[in-house]
Amino acid sequence: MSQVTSIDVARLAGVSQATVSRALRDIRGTSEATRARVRAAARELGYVPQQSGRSLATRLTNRIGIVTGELANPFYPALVAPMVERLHEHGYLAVLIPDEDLDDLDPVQLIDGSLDGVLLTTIHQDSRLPAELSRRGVPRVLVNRDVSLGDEDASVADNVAGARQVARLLLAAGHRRIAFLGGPPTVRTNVQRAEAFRAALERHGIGVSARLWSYGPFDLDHGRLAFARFMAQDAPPTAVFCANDVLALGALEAARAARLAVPRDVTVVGFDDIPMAALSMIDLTTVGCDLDAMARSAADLLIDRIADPGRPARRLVHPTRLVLRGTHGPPPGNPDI
Amino acid sequence: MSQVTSIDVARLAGVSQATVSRALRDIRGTSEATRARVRAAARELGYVPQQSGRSLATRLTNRIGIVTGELANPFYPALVAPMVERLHEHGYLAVLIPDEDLDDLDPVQLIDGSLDGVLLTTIHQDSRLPAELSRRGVPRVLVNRDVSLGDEDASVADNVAGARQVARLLLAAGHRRIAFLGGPPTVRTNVQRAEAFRAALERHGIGVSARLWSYGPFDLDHGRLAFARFMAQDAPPTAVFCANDVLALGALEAARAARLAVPRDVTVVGFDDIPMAALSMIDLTTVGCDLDAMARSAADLLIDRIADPGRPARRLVHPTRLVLRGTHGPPPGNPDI
DNA sequence: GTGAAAGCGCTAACAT
DNA sequence: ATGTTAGCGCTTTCAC
Repeated sequence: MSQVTSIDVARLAGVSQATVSRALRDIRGTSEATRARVRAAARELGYVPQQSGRSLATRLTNRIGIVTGELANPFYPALVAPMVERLHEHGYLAVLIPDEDLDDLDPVQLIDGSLDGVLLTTIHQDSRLPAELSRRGVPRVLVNRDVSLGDEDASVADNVAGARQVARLLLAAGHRRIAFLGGPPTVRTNVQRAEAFRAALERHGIGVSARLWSYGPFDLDHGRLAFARFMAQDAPPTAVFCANDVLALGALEAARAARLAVPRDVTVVGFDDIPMAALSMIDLTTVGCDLDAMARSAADLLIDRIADPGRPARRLVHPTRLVLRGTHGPPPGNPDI
Repeated sequence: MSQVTSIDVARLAGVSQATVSRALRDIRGTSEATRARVRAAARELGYVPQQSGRSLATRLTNRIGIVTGELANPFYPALVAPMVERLHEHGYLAVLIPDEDLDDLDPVQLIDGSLDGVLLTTIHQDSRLPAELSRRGVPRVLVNRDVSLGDEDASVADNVAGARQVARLLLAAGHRRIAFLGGPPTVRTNVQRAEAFRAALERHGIGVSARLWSYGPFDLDHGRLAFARFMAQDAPPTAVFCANDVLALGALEAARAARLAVPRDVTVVGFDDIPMAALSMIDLTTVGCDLDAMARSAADLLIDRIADPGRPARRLVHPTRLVLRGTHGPPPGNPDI
């Protein structure tokens, strides 16, 4: 229980406590001889410097917060895993801050000095969190989700380009009745994908009916429900573009439940290319945006920001590409392409 | 930058620093009047107590470490998500300690006093970590993976019962050439499943050929490779029991690649019932062991242990049940049942 | 190169 | 009910 402290080590090594602190950090101003003696004493006592003492003195914690949605939603592990790994490579430990994604997160845990910085993956368009963190001087990076005001470090996908690619794909395949199965209307990532998609369709003279347009949570259930609602209409869509892969998974579930064959009866396209999408049992056609790179570069951005709090904000927009797999095809009864 | 401290609040409220500390924690021995004054001052200054100061004084951090494997492996999010949630409900934040799963983890981060306790999900049979943590007085709970020595808190599945249930299922369906696609031989969870399965088969006079028995990492690739190896043999198995669902996923992948229909050509059964297994596109027959309950009760066990370091160790063994989905059936050319 | 001493921001024991 | 004081274990001036 009674932890070994640097004082105990000092006593055993016959030096002062300050010297122990210096020697163990290989700091200039300690002779090799004492360093060896101190190290030996530390090893003998099984001494490990206590983080709380160190943090209080240095104001550094080597901890970085990741504000994340439910890890049960497979999108988040896909994003969080590479971040954790990258942070670890840089000597940081990740602290998970669960966010229910509804109203604004209580920022106390982010500003109590227990974190050197924060990665934000659940920001809504109207969130006051970035401003609050800014006031407090907490280094932060927005990941995947963006905000409209542009002076925040961010690592996001090129949502507009991705949505356009999907529009082109579907139109080229001959689809005309196309649905959009979207995420929350307050999430900028979703809005960007939605608006770019709508604009691309309208540019080709395809009107979008409100009945083929759904906003809701980024989860399986909304995917299932909205898809079922689409397909139950008099003129069901021949293709459904889902604002992310989790929604698409829900759509595929619902299709199977309704005995609809994909892509023969209906085309389903996702966005993100989460690892699951590549499983041959799922084989989802989607927009790839290299989540790994997005996550890693977000971590790098934050580490950079911590080192240089004054530098101008940087926003990394990662390119997207169509990942053509097995859930897209021509509309039923229109077997061209 | 220059953080607001309790001294600033004290000055503004016209009380001593200690009173601020007390008032803000609603501790007995502060009048409602001063409490109000202090709260007002704190709010005005935007004061948030600093965790490092608090930790140093109380030796409490409200942080719990979760030693976890790659979150890219879908088993871990299934385990980690409910833990994080449960910990959060109890006022703890989760710190992720990535473990490469190879040799023993460097314990420094677990014993530097920055964690009130640790949840261990990657323990190997011969790991010295539990003993080390024990010496240091670090509260800990083993999750999913067990060790042979029995004086550790643990929350695990009933691996023996689960493996037996699978053996019964396969034998009853008429399978005789059965393969076991296992995890690492140093992981007790895997060994228990393997040994119980082997024993159950032998009890029914089914010998197990070494060529139908594979140990390897708990990942998709091993699932794919081992399954392909099994099926390439002269007398391929008619059923493959995978020691966990991720391996089974790999097996299903390999089956599809080899144009083998499941379960018509070969039966595949998993273990764990991770959420993905329930997707209708995957529809994996598996052994369910309520990962949520396992994870949550592990968190509870740890919180309990922290409150009462002296109590005897408790091991929770969670019951298993067969989850019959779509990947099992009779052996090919033997259409009974 | 090393020691003495101060201080990081909080809690807690002890007065009053 | 509140103020005073002494730490918690480290890092970091500042002397020598």
